[in-house]
Amino acid sequence: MLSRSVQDYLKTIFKLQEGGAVSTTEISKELKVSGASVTGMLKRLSAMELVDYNSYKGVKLTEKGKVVSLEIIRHHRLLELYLKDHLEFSLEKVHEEACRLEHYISEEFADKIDDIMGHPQFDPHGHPIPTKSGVLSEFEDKPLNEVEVGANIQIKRLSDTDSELLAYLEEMGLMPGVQLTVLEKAPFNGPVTVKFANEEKIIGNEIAKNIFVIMNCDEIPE
Amino acid sequence: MLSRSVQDYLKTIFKLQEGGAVSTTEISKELKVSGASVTGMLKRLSAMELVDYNSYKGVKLTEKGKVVSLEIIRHHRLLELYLKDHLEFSLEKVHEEACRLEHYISEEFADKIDDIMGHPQFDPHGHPIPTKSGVLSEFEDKPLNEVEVGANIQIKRLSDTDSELLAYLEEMGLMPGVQLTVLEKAPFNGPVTVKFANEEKIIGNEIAKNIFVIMNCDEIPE
DNA sequence: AATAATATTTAGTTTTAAATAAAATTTTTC
DNA sequence: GAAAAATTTTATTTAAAACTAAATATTATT
Repeated sequence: MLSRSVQDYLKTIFKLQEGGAVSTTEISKELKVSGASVTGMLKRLSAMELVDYNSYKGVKLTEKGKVVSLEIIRHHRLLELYLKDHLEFSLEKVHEEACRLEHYISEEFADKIDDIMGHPQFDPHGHPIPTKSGVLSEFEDKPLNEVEVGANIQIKRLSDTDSELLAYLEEMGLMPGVQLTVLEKAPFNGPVTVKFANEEKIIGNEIAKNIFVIMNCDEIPE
Repeated sequence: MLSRSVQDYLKTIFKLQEGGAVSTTEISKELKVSGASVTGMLKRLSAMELVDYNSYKGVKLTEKGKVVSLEIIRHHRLLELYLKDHLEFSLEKVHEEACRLEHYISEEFADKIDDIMGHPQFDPHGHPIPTKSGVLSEFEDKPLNEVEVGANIQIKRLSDTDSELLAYLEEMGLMPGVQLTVLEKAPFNGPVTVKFANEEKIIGNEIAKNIFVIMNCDEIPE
């Protein structure tokens, strides 16, 4: 079985690799380890044929590496939804628990909860859940602070790194699926004013950066 | 957090310590590691105040050690029942999955599944589940091969080490809760003949050793 | 009680995984 | 093309967990 560290490196590379090859420094910053440690791990991952690694040129996941990464991400997102909807975990606690358990549940465990939930497409933060065969549906979203005034939007997902922020957003009612209209945007990275549930709310720019939205539509896109 | 190895040593000591202090060799045989490795670990456990260890005299769990052990056993047994009854795992697969996950689920996770199941007292093999406060109900049972002829008995639990055997027993319908009458016992460790569901079945002595029974009673004892 | 057999501990290594700092090298930038 | 930044190499470090072989303690046997 792959170690937890190896799995975490793969997850990180997957997350960062949208813009082509991923550099040592990017990984180093994300995982908060030294560059030398990253180089060491990249060599190991390369020997396991999980990444294509060229010195000084960065890494990319191989097909095998992608499969493994998607499996971990699938575990994580299925767990988050299951913890929230079936075990009544609060939204701010699901991330930590899922981050730990994602490495240890069997494929069978993942499949069982997937069946029970009826093959859901999105986790509680609005992230798409890869299918068992490794298909990850994509959708276009952007942070709330980049949306133009007047737009009718829907919250698609929340950045899930800060659990305090999540708790705050939950309390405000700013959850995935909620419909908003952008009324005003103060200049120089000022706060964003939105209307929702017939109330006006003012959202600080730093917070708005963590709320990812899509243009309004009736159905959640695939 | 305690490592998986540490947790496994504690579980093993708990299991073996009914007859007083546990010897190095007993642990060594159970975990299939060298005696020297056991001594090394016992020193570490002792430094952590999880066991009382006296060279050459064996170990006992401290109160702290018992609390931790019972927590792990609680996780294991709650998981087994949950996997079986809520995630539809087959009986022979729950042990392996629970053995892995027991080390990684949070207390909150354990409490949630405990709540959902209504604070069950026994796992699918008939083993008692410790309460959150660490109370482990005891019951007297003995292996089927030691029961006298004519006894009306109930299967209390099955030894859970051999998953092939478990699958076989499940197929035979020999499950915890089933009522049996012992009709015959062949001498010299021969097979045991039992009546159950109005059929006679002959059970080999080696198999009978793994079926633990209690004298008949309407309710499962506490 | 002496000796043999067994159990246990000690001492010294080994393995593996993961990390590090400092020095060397390559790439990028100005 | 030199300086700055990024990356790799080299050589260590840490930690957990295991091992073998030798030494010692305990228990059993005669």
